[in-house]
Amino acid sequence: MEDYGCDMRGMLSFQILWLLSKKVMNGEELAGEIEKRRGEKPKAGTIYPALKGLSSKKLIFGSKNGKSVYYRLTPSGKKALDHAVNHFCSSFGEILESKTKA
Amino acid sequence: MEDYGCDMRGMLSFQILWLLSKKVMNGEELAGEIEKRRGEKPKAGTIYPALKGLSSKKLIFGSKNGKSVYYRLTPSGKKALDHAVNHFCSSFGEILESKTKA
DNA sequence: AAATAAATATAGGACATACTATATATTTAA
DNA sequence: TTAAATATATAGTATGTCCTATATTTATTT
Repeated sequence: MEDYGCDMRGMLSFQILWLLSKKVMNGEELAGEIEKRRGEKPKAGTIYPALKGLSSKKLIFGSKNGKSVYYRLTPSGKKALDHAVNHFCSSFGEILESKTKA
Repeated sequence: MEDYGCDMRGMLSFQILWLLSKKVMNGEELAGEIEKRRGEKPKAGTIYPALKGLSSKKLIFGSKNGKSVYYRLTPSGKKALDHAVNHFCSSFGEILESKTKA
């Protein structure tokens, strides 16, 4: 991981939920979408345990198709995402706004 | 901590740097500003180790005044924050945008 | 002066997010 | 059919962020 001085880890499961709310995807596609945004692609040992955790909480549901597992949000995953987006925006919204204005 | 389904921890040191870029503050004041945004106030065992870590990396500098330690960003702290803000916005900017539009 | 309050400090624990490395299943190419 | 590529899975390690609990320091109050 690149060094930003402060630790920029976190919010992986949140970002996965958000991405799956836009499109049904498998783990590889999700990793690619995260790479577009973060600049670095999460490794297999990062993304698959996260997907497993979200599955076991029933926030996402995976269907195997060939060698891939395609994930979609469950209804409770959609609810959790809404709640989390609200929290995220009240926590960090001003930082994103300050950048937009600059 | 409240449960959001997905884990919403993270970015504490980043948020501390951002808050200190706006105003010189002590640990208690920082915890109060974080509470305004996140809804929950980080406990002493959370905030002080984070401040210690940022100090040991020379990203912030603390001056003791009575019972308080007032922290400010160092020049390398300002640089680290700029870099981190860019990364944060490219990682999560669209999430805030989607909320603003809704 | 003694008790209380405010601010900081640190030990010890849990967990998500990172990594590397290894392994397995399935598909595609040689 | 064998080899390579793709996608997933899991073990093991490290670190930041969370907590509770305890302790210390300094200022204020009685």
